[in-house]
Amino acid sequence: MGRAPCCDKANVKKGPWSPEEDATLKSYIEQHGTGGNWIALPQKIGLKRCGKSCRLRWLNYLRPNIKHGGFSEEEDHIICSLYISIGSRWSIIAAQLPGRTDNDIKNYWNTRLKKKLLGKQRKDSNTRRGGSAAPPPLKQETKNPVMTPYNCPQPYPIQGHSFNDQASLRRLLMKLGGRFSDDPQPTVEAVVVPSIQPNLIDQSPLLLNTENNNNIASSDLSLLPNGFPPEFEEMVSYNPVKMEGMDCFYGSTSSALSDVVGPFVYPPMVPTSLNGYDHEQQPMQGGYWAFEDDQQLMPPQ
DNA sequence: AAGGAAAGCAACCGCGAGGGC
DNA sequence: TGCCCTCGCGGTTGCTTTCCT
Repeated sequence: MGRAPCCDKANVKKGPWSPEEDATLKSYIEQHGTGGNWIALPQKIGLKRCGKSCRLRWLNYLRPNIKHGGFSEEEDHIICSLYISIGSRWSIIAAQLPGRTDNDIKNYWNTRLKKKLLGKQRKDSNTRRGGSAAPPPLKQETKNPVMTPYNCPQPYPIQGHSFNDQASLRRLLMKLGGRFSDDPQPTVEAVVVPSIQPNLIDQSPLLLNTENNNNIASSDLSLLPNGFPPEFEEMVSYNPVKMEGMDCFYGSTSSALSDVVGPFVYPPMVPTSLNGYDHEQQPMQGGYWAFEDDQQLMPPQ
């Protein structure tokens, strides 16, 4: 037996809202509020709509002070930073952007920002609808596109916080209800473990600015809490290095992500001593080790 | 100019969480 | 304690608009 439907599907209207419906819903809520019951609301005001649909329409469109489109660079940075740290938890991300809805941010990420970060943007989308100054059109993307790193200046101040360090980001996100894969919690979150692409190893030889050739200390690193977003995997090149005697991979990316997370190390195996991980010689299950201070490293030549 | 492809976005759907009884 | 109901979230769909050939 399936779940009972939230409304009588046969008697509700679907599809785009008419101006009349918008006006009815808006004026009622402005005068009376939602009454704490979205399911009963449409019947109360004579709308042939599902309560969930009314709620969505109000939250995403009719509510006062809603902004549509025109995302600023700063908003891009905030979305980018938060997505990398907590993933697709759009409501938490939206809570940091006044006037933005989770749906708007989700659409913006999926249709534009992700491509922008990946350097795959084919055209200036701001001019796509209603714009005027048309940029020179880009050629169709090739199989191996030349990446255009997105200019992502640091730090990313959000309501008085600087997200230039992982600790402050973590504190704010926990305050907002965020969780991390290394927090004690009853459920185990999905783990993002990359498949090392052998053809990428040995490309872009590295110059590590350390005394011991290609040797990295764990104290140089901090944990990236939520793993590395899989959609950026194709942008990452891995190079073999040693961390405390263990074989690891140094990762770097040519995308805008490099501005956000910097270079990082992916250890297939980690010792018990690192940051209290209880994974003695077990595969890494929590994320990646990012450099606290990427000045310690020279970029790939 | 026209038709197909791609992009953008509003809206829908199903599920999990949480509160009330 | 368990069931029911509503809310809120994130993924997905499908329509519209714009671009490209």
